[in-house]
Amino acid sequence: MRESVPDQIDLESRDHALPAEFEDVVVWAAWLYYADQLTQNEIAKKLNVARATIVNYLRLARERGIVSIRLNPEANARTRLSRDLAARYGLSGALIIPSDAEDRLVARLGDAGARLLAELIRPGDVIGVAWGRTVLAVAETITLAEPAAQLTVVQVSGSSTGSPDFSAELCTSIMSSRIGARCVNLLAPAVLSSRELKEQLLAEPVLQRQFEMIHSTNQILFGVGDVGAGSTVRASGMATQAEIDGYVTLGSVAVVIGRFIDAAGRPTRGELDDRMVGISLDDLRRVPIRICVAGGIGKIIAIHAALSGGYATHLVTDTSTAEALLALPAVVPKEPRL
Amino acid sequence: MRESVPDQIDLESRDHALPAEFEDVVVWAAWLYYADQLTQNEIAKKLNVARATIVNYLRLARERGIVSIRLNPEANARTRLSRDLAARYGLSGALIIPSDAEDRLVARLGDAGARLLAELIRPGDVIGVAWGRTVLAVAETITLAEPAAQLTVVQVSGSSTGSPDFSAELCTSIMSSRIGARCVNLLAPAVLSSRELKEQLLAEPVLQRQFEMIHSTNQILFGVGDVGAGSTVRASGMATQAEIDGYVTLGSVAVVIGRFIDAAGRPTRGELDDRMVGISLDDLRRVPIRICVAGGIGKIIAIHAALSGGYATHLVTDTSTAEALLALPAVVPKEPRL
DNA sequence: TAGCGAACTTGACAAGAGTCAGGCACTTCT
DNA sequence: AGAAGTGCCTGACTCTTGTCAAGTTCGCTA
Repeated sequence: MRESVPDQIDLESRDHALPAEFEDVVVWAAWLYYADQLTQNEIAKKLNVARATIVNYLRLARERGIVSIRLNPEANARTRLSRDLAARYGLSGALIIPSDAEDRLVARLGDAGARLLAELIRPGDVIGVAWGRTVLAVAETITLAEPAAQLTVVQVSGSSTGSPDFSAELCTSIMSSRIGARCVNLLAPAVLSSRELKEQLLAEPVLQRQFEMIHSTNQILFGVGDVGAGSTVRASGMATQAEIDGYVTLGSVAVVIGRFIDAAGRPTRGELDDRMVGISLDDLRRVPIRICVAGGIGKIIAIHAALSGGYATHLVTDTSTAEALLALPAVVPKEPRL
Repeated sequence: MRESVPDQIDLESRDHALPAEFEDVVVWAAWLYYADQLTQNEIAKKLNVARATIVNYLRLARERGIVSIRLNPEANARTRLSRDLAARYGLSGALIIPSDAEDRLVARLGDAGARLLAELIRPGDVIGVAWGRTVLAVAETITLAEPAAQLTVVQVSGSSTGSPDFSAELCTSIMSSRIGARCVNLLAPAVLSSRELKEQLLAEPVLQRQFEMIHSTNQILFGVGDVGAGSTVRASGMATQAEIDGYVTLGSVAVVIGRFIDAAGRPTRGELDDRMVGISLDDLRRVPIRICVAGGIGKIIAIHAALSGGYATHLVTDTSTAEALLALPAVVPKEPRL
């Protein structure tokens, strides 16, 4: 199961190996267009097809990663907003996309997050993936410039039953298939009915191994949820509305990987905590690279809380949100409410 | 110092002055165009400038590396020609660009070679650079997606006096400045007037250190010269026409980094050999990655010789040349002519 | 082997992008 | 202070590119 021939560029025909001859014209077209800067007309003449065909070839070339357009996150980090935000919250980097209508925001943040993650991935990485609409958007968009070897994607919190369209398993499986990674799913519900049951379950060898994997992640991708009406955590079916209300009463303003935090980013200890299965907030902070993707006016307080708690090393957001975050007053250190 | 009187209340003041602010708009424009796929018109409206300005921003963004368009060499390696050529000559990879008029060939090969080299460079690399028109074209085009750290560019053969437009020093200095590398030039002529002088010179501590550096290169970039009238080696002033004729009489068909080889790639031992300063063919073959950039009908025999001698691990050429190389009969192992 | 569907290609049209000369604002030189 | 210069922006023009419905080819099934 190992390659015997040394030294050969080995790109393996996975799935459906196209006739090499066909792949050729796409590569040629891409090369002539993007490297040699010929017009589509000139290429069409050269390859003896209609120009419209060249348009198709070029689209194919882009889809298949024969050409990839890379936006340098370092250049983005040089912008005023990004630098200010990174300084304010002690981030290693902030990727800030231009604001636009809120309806496309999740997809656009997903694209940006995917670009950032793709830059940061190295062969052998273990990538923790949380869940949520934004995390799913990242998974759906990500493409690696060159397939990195030996990647693993790990689900870092239990699954909830009620949200098939942005469930944890969906996020991990889409992500892993797109980047060619091994996928490790956490075979447990996000919240169990009793503390005893949770502890029994975590004692299972399968779960033990999965948690070992979770603790070895070197990158983690997550979103931030607010706790208002219609929020993701309420839609997810992870907990009942009443249980969530309980946390809100205790001061929770945000949810990070299923855990509730207050305005200063401190964990809110509530009734569910001992029954939750998933990475703890302390373990989260031990992951070297922690990419948080979130934006939108409704989430400003929540994102502020997550950043203040130091849960992220990298933030992906949009300009309006970034400006709002900078406009917020600094966190006043105060005692947790009793 | 700033604008005197704001004669109007400007919401979203677009004072276009500060460098940081200016860089911002270029980044925003690039992001909106390449990631969000807005049209230039939409971006122009959003940023409140004329569309023509967006065109300028986008060009700037490309020039500054805020966006970079990457052509995956692996996809190219999947093409039939490339695989056949790699198999035939035992190469690790062959990058084959579409053929076109010969006059632009050198520049286009340079571009392709630069893309390949950029993919292969890793932080800390020591890159040997030969000389010639093609090598210069590579140097002039190369851009690193992200500046790699601690690079060194080394001149691997002595300088010749007569060719200012593609001299060894020019190649190394352009290359090193473009990739942000330290530049080590070989402070010696390519050919000395006597063997004794050469040996004395090589004994100099300065030269000793430079040769140590040459022996530690892990990548080397070179072209292939033919020996006909008007060839690079004849134009370079490295040796007299008579001296070169001498080598041709001995069976030389090609020049690789200043060394003459026969049709099977074996070194042609001639009168100049003991007076040349530069990497030896045996040392060349010890470099792990050896990128040969060459193409054109006049060079087919020469390239065939270089490849047969095993001097390259990677070849960058064009389709016509590649086809011609494949059409050539296999090297018949024969004794060197006496 | 005729019929059917999927995948690919094509031509014509609409929309988008690149070019360039001229204008404006700010800087530098004398 | 005025002249000359520089850099950036703009509008109008032309060429280039994307779209789409209609055609074509090929392979598969009945």
